[in-house]
Amino acid sequence: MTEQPAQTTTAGDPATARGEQTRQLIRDTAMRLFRERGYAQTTMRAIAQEAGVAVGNAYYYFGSKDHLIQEFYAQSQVAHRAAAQPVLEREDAFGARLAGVLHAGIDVLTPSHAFAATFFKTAAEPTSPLSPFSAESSGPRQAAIELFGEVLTGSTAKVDAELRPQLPELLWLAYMGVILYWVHDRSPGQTKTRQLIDGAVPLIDRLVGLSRLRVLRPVTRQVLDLIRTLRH
Amino acid sequence: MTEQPAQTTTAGDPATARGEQTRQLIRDTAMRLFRERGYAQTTMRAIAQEAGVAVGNAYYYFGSKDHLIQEFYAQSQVAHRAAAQPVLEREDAFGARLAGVLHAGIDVLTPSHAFAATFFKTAAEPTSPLSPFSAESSGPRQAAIELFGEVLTGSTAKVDAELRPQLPELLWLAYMGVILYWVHDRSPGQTKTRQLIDGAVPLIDRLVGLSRLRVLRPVTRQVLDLIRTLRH
DNA sequence: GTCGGCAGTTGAACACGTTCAAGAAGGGCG
DNA sequence: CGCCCTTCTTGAACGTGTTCAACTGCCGAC
Repeated sequence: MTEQPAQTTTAGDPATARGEQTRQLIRDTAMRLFRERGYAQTTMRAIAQEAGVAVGNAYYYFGSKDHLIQEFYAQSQVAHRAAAQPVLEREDAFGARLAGVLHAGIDVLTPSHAFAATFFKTAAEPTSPLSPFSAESSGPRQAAIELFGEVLTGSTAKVDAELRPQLPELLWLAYMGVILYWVHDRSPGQTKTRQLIDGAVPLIDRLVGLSRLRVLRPVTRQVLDLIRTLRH
Repeated sequence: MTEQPAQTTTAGDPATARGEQTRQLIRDTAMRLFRERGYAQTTMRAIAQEAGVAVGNAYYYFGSKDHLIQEFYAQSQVAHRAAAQPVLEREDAFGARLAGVLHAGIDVLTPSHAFAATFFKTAAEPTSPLSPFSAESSGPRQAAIELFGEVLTGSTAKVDAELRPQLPELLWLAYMGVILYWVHDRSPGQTKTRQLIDGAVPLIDRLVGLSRLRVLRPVTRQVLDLIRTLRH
């Protein structure tokens, strides 16, 4: 028991031994309070008190309040993967797979919309380890990109050979765009985000299909070159 | 004495109440300190002290530290407009005008890259009045969209009639995307952002041109319908 | 059995953004 | 001049995230 194979954070948390239990207690308490009261309204003192530990103890396990958000990310990513599984098993058309996985992501996040939105404030800061582009989130990010890789590999779609290796990351980027929209989406139940997915997926689907056309080959290459240049 | 009745504009000062002077002093001090030390490292106490006023006085003029960012935002927008002027007078090709205006925007922001990046964290929060999509920033936003309207109206480009009214806002959205990239751009002098502009503008240019083609008309309409649906 | 080391734990203390009740500074009016 | 009202200014006080020196309890070494 208490085997922790994960390489969760590099920030000097060996966390092999006794305190693992405390760590989980604090994390779960924080998640609960975030959901109940929202992020800003949940104080570190409240988390500590509800968990029955001292404030400083929370900081022993989590470098900052923001790091607790990262925990939420990781959990969401795992839940997203699980929610996408049935879709990946059922569908084989590229469009249906992509739409299904995108919807699954929003499904997972929806219960947390009210407070998750404020997270993205921190996530948008480039210097923050919470940025989806940061080295610290490279674990969850790679897992997410891999998920979109499965969208592609399991599908019947024929994709331009040059585009194919780039596509999973591009789809993940599109997913980030969907989330950005979702965060700002004030429509009841975030129905507009659903419309965005349903509207954008056919376009992406068509675009991916067109990428193989001889006439569009130069454009495809031009776009891919640009993207390769811009990647960090 | 010799005060004009009031409210006439811009002769010497905005002529409103006595504290206008203090307001500007605080604002300018804050901008200077932001540039010198960065946003997080500049405390409200430091701003007040350097400006020679009490802390509470700063809060009389600016509702929060974040509101000082909005001041920066407004100043940048005005500077962007001014920097774009020569381009708008010189160029008449759509691509050249768009590239020029985008570069002008980055030109204006470049000296503040180090600290401007961190304030986008606040801007990304949907609930924040600083969000570029918020009602509170609708003034600067409208001005910015208007700027991209001028990019279009002054150009020789022929644009699909249905696309034309939407295009300024779409170009502004693209500009927001450029800024998002710029914020995360760690390349020296943010040269990659320049490459992004130079690479993306021809694509946008071509896309806008293609929008009039009969074959692509359905796609154009489909995209525009989606956008209209998604607008808040 | 005792002792040393170290993961784990504590809570007071610090710096920060923000608030607020109180006061000062003007200016119009009798 | 004296009065009043609005505008402006003050700084102590509050609640927050975060730090840190001190403490506790456990476990292996001798």
